[in-house]
Amino acid sequence: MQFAQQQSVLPQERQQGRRQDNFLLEFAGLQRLRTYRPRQMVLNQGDCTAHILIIVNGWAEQTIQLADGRRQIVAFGLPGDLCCSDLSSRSRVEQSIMALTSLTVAIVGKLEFRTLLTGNARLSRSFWRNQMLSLSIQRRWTAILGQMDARERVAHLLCELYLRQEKIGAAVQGACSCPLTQTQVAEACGLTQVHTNRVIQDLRRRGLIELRTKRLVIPSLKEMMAVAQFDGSYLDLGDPEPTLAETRASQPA
Amino acid sequence: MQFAQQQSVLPQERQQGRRQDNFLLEFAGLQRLRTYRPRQMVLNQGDCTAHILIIVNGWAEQTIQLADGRRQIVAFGLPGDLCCSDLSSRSRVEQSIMALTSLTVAIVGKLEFRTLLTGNARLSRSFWRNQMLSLSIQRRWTAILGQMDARERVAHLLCELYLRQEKIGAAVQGACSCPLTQTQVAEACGLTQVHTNRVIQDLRRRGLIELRTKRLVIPSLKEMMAVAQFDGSYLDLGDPEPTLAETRASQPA
DNA sequence: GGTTCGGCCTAACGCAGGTGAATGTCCGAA
DNA sequence: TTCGGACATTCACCTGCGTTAGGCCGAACC
Repeated sequence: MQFAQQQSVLPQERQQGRRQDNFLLEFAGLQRLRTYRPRQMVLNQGDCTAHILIIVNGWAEQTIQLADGRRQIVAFGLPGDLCCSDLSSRSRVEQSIMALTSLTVAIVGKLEFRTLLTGNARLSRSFWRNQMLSLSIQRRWTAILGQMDARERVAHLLCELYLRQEKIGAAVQGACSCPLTQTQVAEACGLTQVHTNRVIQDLRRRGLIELRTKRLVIPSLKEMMAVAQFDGSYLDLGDPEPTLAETRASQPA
Repeated sequence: MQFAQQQSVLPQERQQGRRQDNFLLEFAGLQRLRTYRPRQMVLNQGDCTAHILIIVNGWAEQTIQLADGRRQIVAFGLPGDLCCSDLSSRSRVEQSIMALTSLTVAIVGKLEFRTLLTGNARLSRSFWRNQMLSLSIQRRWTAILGQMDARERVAHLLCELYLRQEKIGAAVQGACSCPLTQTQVAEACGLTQVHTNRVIQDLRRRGLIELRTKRLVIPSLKEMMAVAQFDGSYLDLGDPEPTLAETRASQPA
């Protein structure tokens, strides 16, 4: 099995200003690119692939589907994020990946990427930092789904999406894009679409969010974070700028 | 903040036969070891540490605590597993780590470990494989907590713990150890202790499990896996034995 | 202009699982 | 031999959320 059929190979316009070092994104911009239309599948659960993906533009969702058909969104991919990042040469992907918006990804052969990593400390550092971040987010989501009620879950998701966008310079003044349908929010939060709707309306009534036409506004991030018991430290790992002495050794180079 | 106080530095007896290559465990056996008593804290959420931990013997739990006190177990550490594996030199740990049994861990400075990784392809491969496995398990748990009901969750947890032990040669003939209290099962599954008890009794009544005095028996793993909709592929990543050509390049070495 | 389809919203009803509390059992320490 | 603490068990009661089933709107397409 391979990637879903190709749409275009033209390098896309570059991302706008990023607030954090994300060398991965810079790197990706120079690779072979592929674009997908909204709702187009990128990879299916169970496929094998010899490539890793780096999202350059747009959003993707990663879902796990159970035998009986129930689906859970386990991760959202934003620009700079990795997909199927297991570097074993041909590994089975454990989740389906679908474009949520128009999506541009860089496709890099795993073998090739591994050799690049050995030669490029900065890339290597970016890559492993990214992996750690994924794990950290995933752990947090385990806690959220295990302990929080519906309102907290939805609020937490929206906070996270806002802050992740802020990090890549895609959020300003409490506003960011949010190309998710309520059904997708539900699938990410482990709720039904009906109940998600109730919760969103409740958040709106309390003046905590505005959410319409793919746009999310959070008037008071502080209040919102209180509702969600949001503690953003899980999004900011380790040393953003390693010391000079470390630049060589830093992540396994 | 540092590791909880030390108990003993004697190298412990080695693990018994392992079914899978786990070089990490071999490696760990040669490092500085530390042991903890059951219920002893190893690290607290929010601590900074310049060390990674490799579990040599015993079980640990990793929990995330919310601001209001609710706790969720986000991972169980078995022999060969890593804790606080973020290699950034001094990173904050996002979860508390506590010994569930008498526990022996290897403590390795991150800086030191990084240099070891660069020089040792086999260690490096083991390490990154382990990281990928953690992520894979965590993703799966996101799906479990988001989609499954109580019985499925508990059954899935028990299947996973059984198979993970089988992998390291700690399960035979459908029997393995399970040093968890019902409260801990509950904290891992996002349920209350009361309801977890109901579910366990139900599983017992159906003859799916025997569970008493820290011992778990699964008479028919097949039936159990059916109840849990268990698909073990998430526990077996990538190439167990990379080709010769790859041994050098394989994981970022 | 009608039809279809995706997305949002609403309402009535029922149940899985939470809550709170009491009781039982085992076991190690004094 | 008794005491206390950790765990398991059971009960009565309640509620957050799922389920089912609809209605409304706008966009895309004939």
